[in-house]
Amino acid sequence: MLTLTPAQALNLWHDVHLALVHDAEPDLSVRQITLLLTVYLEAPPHTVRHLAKKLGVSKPVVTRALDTMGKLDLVSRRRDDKDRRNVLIQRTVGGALYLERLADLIGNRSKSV
Amino acid sequence: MLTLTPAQALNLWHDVHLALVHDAEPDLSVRQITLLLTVYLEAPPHTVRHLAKKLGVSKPVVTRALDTMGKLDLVSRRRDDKDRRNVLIQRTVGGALYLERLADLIGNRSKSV
DNA sequence: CAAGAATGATACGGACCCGTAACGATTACC
DNA sequence: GGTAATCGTTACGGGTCCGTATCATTCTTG
Repeated sequence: MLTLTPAQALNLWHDVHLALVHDAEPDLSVRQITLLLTVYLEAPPHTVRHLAKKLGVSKPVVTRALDTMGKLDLVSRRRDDKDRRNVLIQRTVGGALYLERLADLIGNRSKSV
Repeated sequence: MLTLTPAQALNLWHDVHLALVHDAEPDLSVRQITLLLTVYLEAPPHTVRHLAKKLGVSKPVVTRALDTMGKLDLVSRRRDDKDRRNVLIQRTVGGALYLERLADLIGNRSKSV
């Protein structure tokens, strides 16, 4: 079990966010990064409706986030063949790499707090 | 020294961000939260130019972030009396409370990863 | 097979954010 | 004292995001 003091927590948050601002990639919004992590950490299948409910946001928010993150090759979409109303959100190589780098960033910064 | 495995890091990031999406307050951008933490964690004085340089962004970005976060009572501005071209960015009670809650959130979520 | 429900996408008006360029106010310099 | 440099702000055109309402497509149900 991890124990982070308030000062450690804020320092970690600051250092990682500063690194995110510094790097060249476009910043993701809080909703976008939450969506991305949900898709990669929780078991599929992921649909628009399911993700909207989990995050407590409207469906257009999810659709737009998928549009944006699709352009960045962080996630992809596919029609569900069993129920063609559904759209299945899938992981991509780009998304996996993005999160791998994020995890490294957090891990490295956490060592210095 | 803290050691966070990649999986722990991503789970922590996910859980905290999900809680931020769920709560009612407006989400801050990556640049805004970085600015806020810089003002609260680093020693004053903080000027627009100094903050812009530290974050690697343009001055209007800082001005706009201060406008937005000022309305939310997270930071305040004051003219520097010694050099009236400067604007000093100051902490507020609202900002301190916001970061206190954020630190709690991170600390609590980190216990479960 | 027809009517209704469910799903994701789109239209819309409004708000915010971006970077560049310009601006007014203040200070430093010669 | 007058010119140049510095500081923060504002103007601008363009882009993204928001929530609500609506839409086309697909499935379910009777």
